[in-house]
Amino acid sequence: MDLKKKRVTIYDIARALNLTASTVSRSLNNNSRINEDTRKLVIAKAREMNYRANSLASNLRKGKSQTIGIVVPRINQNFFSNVIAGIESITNEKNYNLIICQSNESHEKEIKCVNTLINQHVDCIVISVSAEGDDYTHLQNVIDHQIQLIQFDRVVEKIESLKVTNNNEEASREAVEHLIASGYRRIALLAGPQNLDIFRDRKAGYLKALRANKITIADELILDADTNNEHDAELIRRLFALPNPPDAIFASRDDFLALGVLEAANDLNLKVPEQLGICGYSNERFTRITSPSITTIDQFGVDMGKTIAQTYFDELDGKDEETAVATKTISIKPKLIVRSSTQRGK
Amino acid sequence: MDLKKKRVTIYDIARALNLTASTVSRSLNNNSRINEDTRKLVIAKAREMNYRANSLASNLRKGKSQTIGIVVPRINQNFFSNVIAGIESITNEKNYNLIICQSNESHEKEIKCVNTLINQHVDCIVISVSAEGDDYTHLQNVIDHQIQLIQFDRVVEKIESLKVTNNNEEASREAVEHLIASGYRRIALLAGPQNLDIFRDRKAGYLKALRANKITIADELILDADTNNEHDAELIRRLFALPNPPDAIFASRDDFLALGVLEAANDLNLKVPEQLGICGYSNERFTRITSPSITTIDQFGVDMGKTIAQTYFDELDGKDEETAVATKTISIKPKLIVRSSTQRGK
DNA sequence: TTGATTTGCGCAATCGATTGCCAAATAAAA
DNA sequence: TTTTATTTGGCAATCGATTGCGCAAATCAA
Repeated sequence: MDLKKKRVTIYDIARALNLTASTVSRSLNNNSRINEDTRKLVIAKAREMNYRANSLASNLRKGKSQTIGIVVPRINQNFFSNVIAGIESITNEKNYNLIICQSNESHEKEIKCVNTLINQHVDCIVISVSAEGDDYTHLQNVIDHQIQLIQFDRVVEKIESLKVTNNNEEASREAVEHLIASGYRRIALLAGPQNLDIFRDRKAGYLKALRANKITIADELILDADTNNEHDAELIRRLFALPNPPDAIFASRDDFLALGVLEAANDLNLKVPEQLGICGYSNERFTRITSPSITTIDQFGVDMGKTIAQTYFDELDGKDEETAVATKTISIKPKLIVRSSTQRGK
Repeated sequence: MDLKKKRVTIYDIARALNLTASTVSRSLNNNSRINEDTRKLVIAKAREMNYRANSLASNLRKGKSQTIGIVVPRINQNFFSNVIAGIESITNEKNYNLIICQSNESHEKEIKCVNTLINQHVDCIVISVSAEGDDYTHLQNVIDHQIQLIQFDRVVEKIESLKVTNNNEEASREAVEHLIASGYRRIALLAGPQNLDIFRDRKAGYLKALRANKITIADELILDADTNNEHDAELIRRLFALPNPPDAIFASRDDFLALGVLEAANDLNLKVPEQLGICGYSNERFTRITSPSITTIDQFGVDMGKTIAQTYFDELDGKDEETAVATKTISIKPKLIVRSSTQRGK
């Protein structure tokens, strides 16, 4: 009674047309060894029978899936969703599929995601690693399973792979130079977790700028935030509670942290930018419209995504030319966006 | 020379242990008819050989994939990413995978996404339809291919499926009632595209509230925005250019539109909320921190996601009990979040 | 000791599509 | 007319895992 209608397969089409599955398959794949009339017949029949290819079978046989897996900490962060959009714009026209996973900043979850993608036989894994953890055998596994690995933004240096990164140090240095040029002198740094390169680099840029301008580096003005923004408020409170509080805060982890600072400043009736300069990182959509608007750094997420996808396809095409391990690193220079939160007459 | 290392299969494990693939498969799947010692042996060997199951093969054979496909207009909208996070929190513990696609508000792209998911043999497709288009055969196709369809938020009435929706009309009515209670009388409505139920419902709620309070409905105060926010500015300009402009604007499409209104008001030196009340929709993260903060409506995205996933699993379990077409609709009541942008002493 | 169960594992078919090789049929060349 | 190419499409193996069936050994019951 409950006889499940089964999906139409190429065998059904073949039977209906008195052909073989081979011919049907070749027709649907535009194989040149098929008569144009036969092809048209097959295609028409396929449409008529509402045939859908079974990618599982096809990919199994072909040993690849025309699919790229993406693992990011959070898909709803502006930067990451921009990167995804960028990747998509390229893969779309190449008819590649995307499987998007989020690690929620959890190392465990990240490993699970990667394993799933390996099992799914994706052709390439694009990943920005989560903050926690320092065991990266899951990444090595990707390589060991002949899957192209592309790390971006947050990369693990010791894992050799294609890498697309931002020049965080340079961008950060530039931001701090700007703060100094605006007359701020006691510049605090709210840094991101230091087990990630990007946040170390941003700190390095900050230090470099201070040194270049012969400003004393005050340890109490440098605090590390974690990626979980639950503790942000506490850190901010600590800065303002200092006997000699900062006159500018560079929230180098991200704009949400900068927002927290802005709110805290409002609560304390501190005027921004007059009494406090604030600079964020990543140019979230809202930074343009807070009041005052927030100076931040744009990372060109969409462009980065495009670069990533393009790099993959380039590698794919030129695969045989260079047998050496592909371990190129492409660096992109982010751009400082100066807005009201740091613009005061010196 | 370039002999590709091939992935380890259950046959390789079987050979190494002098067993058959059946036994290996059964061991890895915790089949009861396997000796505990054998199982341990196999599992140890599998780990040693760094074996990874080939989901393609397994899913092909089993005819299902333990995978749920999600199609949303944009993954980086707060509401949608919350829903995804909600779904994920449930599917994660059930060891289901997620394939996330974004339609970019394009009907074409949406169809492509859905087709891909059908080909991938996902067990269930969760979708919030894009704004354009009124041909929904792709949704019917999902059903025809025995894939569980769950529509959420933006649903197509005439397609029978499980549906999880927000009570937009009620939420909208409540928001407008609040505006009226705050003393606003010339309340404009910036509505969303009217080919989508949710936006029609929101308009209905607006009208209902005005009628209930015997406020004349002024056609010139009701404008439809599209989902593409490029034209927002123009619409807003039109409202302010009216001979008798509004004293409140309900940006019922979303908070980004409300933000646009807030910016425009700033440009015109209109005081919010004194001279202009503003209410948005969807409780984007930034609404809490603009100045003034924006009154909006929270849609409980995470909860909705959980409900969606739970509904799927419930349906899966009780599948045989009810042979009738599953076409339940679950409605969730959004919540008005009153903030500064509408709080004036009457 | 004998018959009935249970346990443990192998055999072989199967899921749906792809593809190397082969064989007609037709066309072109000799 | 015979030989050689070319075109078109069928045959059957294959990708890797699952699973119904069957058989032998082990265990239990009597």
